[in-house]
Amino acid sequence: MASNGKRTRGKQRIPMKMIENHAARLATFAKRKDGIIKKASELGELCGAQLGVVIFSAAGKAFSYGCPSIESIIHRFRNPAAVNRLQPMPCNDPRRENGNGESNDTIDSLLAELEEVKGKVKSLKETISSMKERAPANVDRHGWWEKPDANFQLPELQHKAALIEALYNDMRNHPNCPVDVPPLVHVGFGPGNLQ
Amino acid sequence: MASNGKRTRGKQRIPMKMIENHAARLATFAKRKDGIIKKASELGELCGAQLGVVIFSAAGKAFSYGCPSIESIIHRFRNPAAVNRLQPMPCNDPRRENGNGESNDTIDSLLAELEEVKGKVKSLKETISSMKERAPANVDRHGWWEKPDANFQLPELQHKAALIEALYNDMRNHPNCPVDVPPLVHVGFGPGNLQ
DNA sequence: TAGCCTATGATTAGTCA
DNA sequence: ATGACTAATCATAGGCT
Repeated sequence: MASNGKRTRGKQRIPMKMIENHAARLATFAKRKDGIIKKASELGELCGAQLGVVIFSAAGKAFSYGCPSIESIIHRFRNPAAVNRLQPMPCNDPRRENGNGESNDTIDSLLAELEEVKGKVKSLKETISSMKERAPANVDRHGWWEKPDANFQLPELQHKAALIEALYNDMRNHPNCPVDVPPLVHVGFGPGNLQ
Repeated sequence: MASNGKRTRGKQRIPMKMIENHAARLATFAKRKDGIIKKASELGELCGAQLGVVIFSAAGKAFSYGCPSIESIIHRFRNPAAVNRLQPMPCNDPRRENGNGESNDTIDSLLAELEEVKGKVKSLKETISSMKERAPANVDRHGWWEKPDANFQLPELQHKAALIEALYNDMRNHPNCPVDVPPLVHVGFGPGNLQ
């Protein structure tokens, strides 16, 4: 179609009501669901906000995104007072008061966050491994799990790990470092191993 | 600025990291929060989906949107009743070609990357812990390790973990998922487990 | 602080491979 | 359904008020 020279009609405005066509509705749902989750992740990253999104498709399938986790968001939403004080670093303001003993929370919350991330990654790794073990043919041959951003997110995480390593080394070499800190290289990740 | 005739430079691309300027961060948060909630309402309307969004600003203020209600979404998310079940998926695919095994690389490299990140995080956590044990006073009181970007990098990693979790849940819910995959929430990070 | 404004980056409806 | 693509709508960064 497009009796003019254009190859497609581009994005068209659609009325804000239920999309009648079944296939079009599914396609739109998939696209917009991904779009919302992307926007949510960007809001968390840009503004240091904590947020969660839960989406049920019309067919009843659940999708969710949460930072730091969907469960923590739900919990905080239901227990505002209790969880509010737990937020360790809502913003990157370096001037957080210290000396009153409240700053002791910093390293503890750092440890807590590290533990949390470690747990998530470990869980994901183990689950994928077990899935592969239980259905290796399907998993390996079809790669059904490969979402468009699978190749994006993991290298990103790897990159962040490299940033963490740099931070660690900065800590090691800091003139005020109170203790002799061993190098990080022995932990399955030596120099030159990062590609 | 704008020595040309333009009155503004229009929307500019910004790096996906914490916005340093405080005022700009607040402005962006307000705009994007509204944008996400608008997108959410449109997804519900166009596709008949049920969804909820909960957002905490860095200052701790809560915003939420839910269709039909945020509480119903949370309840449904926590009670995977009828529809939210993974289909058995016999997965008898006629296309049983390809015995070269090179597609094995994809999931193997994914596992390798996850293992690598996990090792790094674990190492960092343990090292910090041991440092604290050996010199608790210095570490806790002075916070010497807090580089300017310490408050930036860890939330970043945490954020990436949230993206990974979303990916994981997408995998779980993928129609072609060959096995019944357990939810991720139980792995060391349930509600109330954050402290 | 909170809205407007405008140019431009980002999202996505429609289509086909 | 999954991915790629185009072109148009939509969202929003930066500036001003």
